[in-house]
Amino acid sequence: MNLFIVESPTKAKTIQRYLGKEFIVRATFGHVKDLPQRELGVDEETLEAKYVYVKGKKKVIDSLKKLARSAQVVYVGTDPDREGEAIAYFVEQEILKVNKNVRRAVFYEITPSAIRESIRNAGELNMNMVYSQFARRILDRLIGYKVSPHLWKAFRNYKLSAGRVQSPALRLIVDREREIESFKVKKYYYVKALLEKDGHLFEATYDYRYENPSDAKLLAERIKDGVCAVVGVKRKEERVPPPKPFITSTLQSDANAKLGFPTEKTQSLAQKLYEWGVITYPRTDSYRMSSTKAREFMEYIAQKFGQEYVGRLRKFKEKPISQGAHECIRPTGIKERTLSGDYGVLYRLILSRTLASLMSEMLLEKREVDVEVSSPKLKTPLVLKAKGLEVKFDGWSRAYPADIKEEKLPELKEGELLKLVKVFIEEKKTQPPPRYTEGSLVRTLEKLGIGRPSTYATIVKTLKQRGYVHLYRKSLKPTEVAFLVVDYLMEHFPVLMDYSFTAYMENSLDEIEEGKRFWKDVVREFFGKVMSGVV
DNA sequence: CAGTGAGCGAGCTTCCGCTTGACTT
Repeated sequence: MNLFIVESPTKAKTIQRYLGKEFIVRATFGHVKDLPQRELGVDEETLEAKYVYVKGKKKVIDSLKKLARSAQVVYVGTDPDREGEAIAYFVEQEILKVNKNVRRAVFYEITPSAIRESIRNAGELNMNMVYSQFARRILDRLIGYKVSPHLWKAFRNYKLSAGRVQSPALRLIVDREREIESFKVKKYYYVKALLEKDGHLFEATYDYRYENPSDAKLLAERIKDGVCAVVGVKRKEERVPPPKPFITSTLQSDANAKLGFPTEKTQSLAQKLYEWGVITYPRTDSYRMSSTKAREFMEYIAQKFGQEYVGRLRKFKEKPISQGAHECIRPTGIKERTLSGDYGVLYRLILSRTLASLMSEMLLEKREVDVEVSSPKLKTPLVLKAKGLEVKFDGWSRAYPADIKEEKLPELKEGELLKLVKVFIEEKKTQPPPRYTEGSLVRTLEKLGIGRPSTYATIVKTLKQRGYVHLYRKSLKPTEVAFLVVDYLMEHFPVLMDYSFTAYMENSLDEIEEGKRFWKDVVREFFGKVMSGVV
């Protein structure tokens, strides 16, 4: 009998099926050891750290040890990334007390052959990767636990907190709010004509932005009795590629925008769908899709929509950090599912996005028509522009809503005369930038490399819990405290507030993984940088 | 005698990232 250990119990069940009776497959349920919560747990001089059992994990480890005692070989098959390697390290430390025959198994997809392969090639832990996790973890602890007390003192508010992720996130929200506050709304005006051809009405616009309504009125007055003729027709075809399949950030963002789900709700629904075996792993930053599954979906597309709707499986550039075993978020199969309520709603969003990602391009026809107005009141004729946008082939938008608005124009030929129904002025206002929604914040964080798929939802939650933000008309509005805290941190800890801090740090963590740097040096360098701003 | 200041000790509380059940409402 052999023991095979993974992180997730759902994965454990699947792998158990693949490996059969010779193996017992069990899960760690994530991290098993971590720094203690109530104290710093790190010696600031030596960077010696104290690791304790994560709440409830003593039991897990004990039962793994019990199974390990009577196992031939113990394989630690946690995720092939920085955090997974650290989990493997702590699990191995414990297992070694009862069984010396421990090996690290690494696999990048969950298929019978990949798992068998990982067992054949099982070897040693990658200690450099473990060290880079130590650096990441300890830096986050030092920053969080050393900076937060400054806020307690400064504001006599013991709920406040600061951190590598939450503080730049809060800055995004506060910066945006300031932009909105200082935004001056300006009105501007367009002169437009309503034209008619064979009973079809359409609009044409004079392409000049008037600051002053009386100037616009003046022009409108001059052309209102004019004669209109088509002087130019430009046609352009445009192809709109299908969207990428979902990853955590885009799922949260789209579910927020299209279904109105808060990020936390989306994550918990998706987690359940995953546990039921309905969708793939819901915490991922990879767009990868198994080619076997893609083929299965494409057959379904052909059958449901027709062959002309079938696109192709594309490869997308992955972020260097996304090295995990996980695919994109997609249904595990195309069996008809009857899922009730919000589970069904979210599932159908995921299904349709997955299908769309494998479908053909949308084909648009854009038309730009120049309409010349001549009038005795004008020195030279004036050209108005009418813009048309028509969907020639709907492609992927059959499955997933596209953000495209059609503008139909009648058939128009050069030289044709048009009836001028009326001339009018359209008043517009400059728009302040929008507040972040939960979804757009998550997408921005992802783009900046701040936070991880497993934490996006909790980042939003933390900001709310600390009293930094609240939901106002589905957007994140910062509180008075948030402004004060951001200003304080900008003044005293500017490095922490730099949006690229995480990226710089990530770079050095990579160097630890490559064996180029000693992890403690990296911790000292970055912690030093953060704290050096203190007055 | 009332108000002030120094000194001491208790108690407040925090990070990010990996995973779900075990709770309560």
